[in-house]
Amino acid sequence: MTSTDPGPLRPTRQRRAVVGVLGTFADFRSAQDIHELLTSAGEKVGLATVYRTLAALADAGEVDVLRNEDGEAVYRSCSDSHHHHLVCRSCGATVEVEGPAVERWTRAIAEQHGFTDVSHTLEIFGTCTACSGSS
Amino acid sequence: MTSTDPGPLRPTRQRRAVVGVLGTFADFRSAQDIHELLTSAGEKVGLATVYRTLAALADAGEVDVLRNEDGEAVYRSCSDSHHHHLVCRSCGATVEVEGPAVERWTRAIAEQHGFTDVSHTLEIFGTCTACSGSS
DNA sequence: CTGCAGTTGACAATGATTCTCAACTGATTG
DNA sequence: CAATCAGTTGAGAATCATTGTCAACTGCAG
Repeated sequence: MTSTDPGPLRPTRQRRAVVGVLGTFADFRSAQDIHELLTSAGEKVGLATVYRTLAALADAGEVDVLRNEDGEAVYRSCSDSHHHHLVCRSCGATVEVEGPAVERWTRAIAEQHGFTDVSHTLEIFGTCTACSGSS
Repeated sequence: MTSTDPGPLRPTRQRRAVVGVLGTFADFRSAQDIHELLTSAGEKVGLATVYRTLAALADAGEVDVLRNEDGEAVYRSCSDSHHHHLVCRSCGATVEVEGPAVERWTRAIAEQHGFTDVSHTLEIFGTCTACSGSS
């Protein structure tokens, strides 16, 4: 069940291309966006492959995935440590933040209720300085 | 923009029915599930109407909405104060939790980075006592 | 009772994500 | 280098949740 077998992951042209574009932006982009970036960069990669690759990377913990308000999955490469995001609702600018206290709190709350194998999702949304100016 | 006009909300049979079933379960259910519950309860309500009603209720803050792992929106009636959820990954049991400290922390972090109009999402997942026994 | 704005429902339309499956490719072996 | 084979890919079909369309309907005020 909890198979830790990552399986072979051949470094193909497509996979390298996806990892490549992931390094060119700092905010969250949808799989479709990433596919377009790839295409406009001259890299021919199928949409299905982009989805598969992104899923694999997310699985391997090399990219963060979260859902925007429409429920679409959006991706972004990330540092390998556990963290959360502060995202600008308007321009998408993202800041990675850490909160040891929150980590502790969630674990405590969960254990208090007898829950084990605890995990959590936490995202903060707001309007960044640059965007709060324009109406 | 920030129109506070709730608009008339006529208490129709359909709307009452939706609110009705929302009171019959304590975990999160998808719009489709709710529609089926309604149907099997003999209430004829169109799927589109269920979606519309749920959206309206969510908008009015009378129900909580969150996304399950597949990105589907799931709903549940809730208390009117701001809170978060501790959800059992296995059986779906839900506990509402509050964390003033977390609220303060997110606001502080956001302001520290110049973000305004801050909001956040926080859900805790785990395995409840009842479920952690079975393999 | 009448009229109208708010509602509804059946169904089409959208759109993201997944599935299918034959063709392809990279690493390995002889 | 050529054969081999499991892992990969891509084009397009298939899913499926959610939203849009629009004519018919329904509470409620007058």
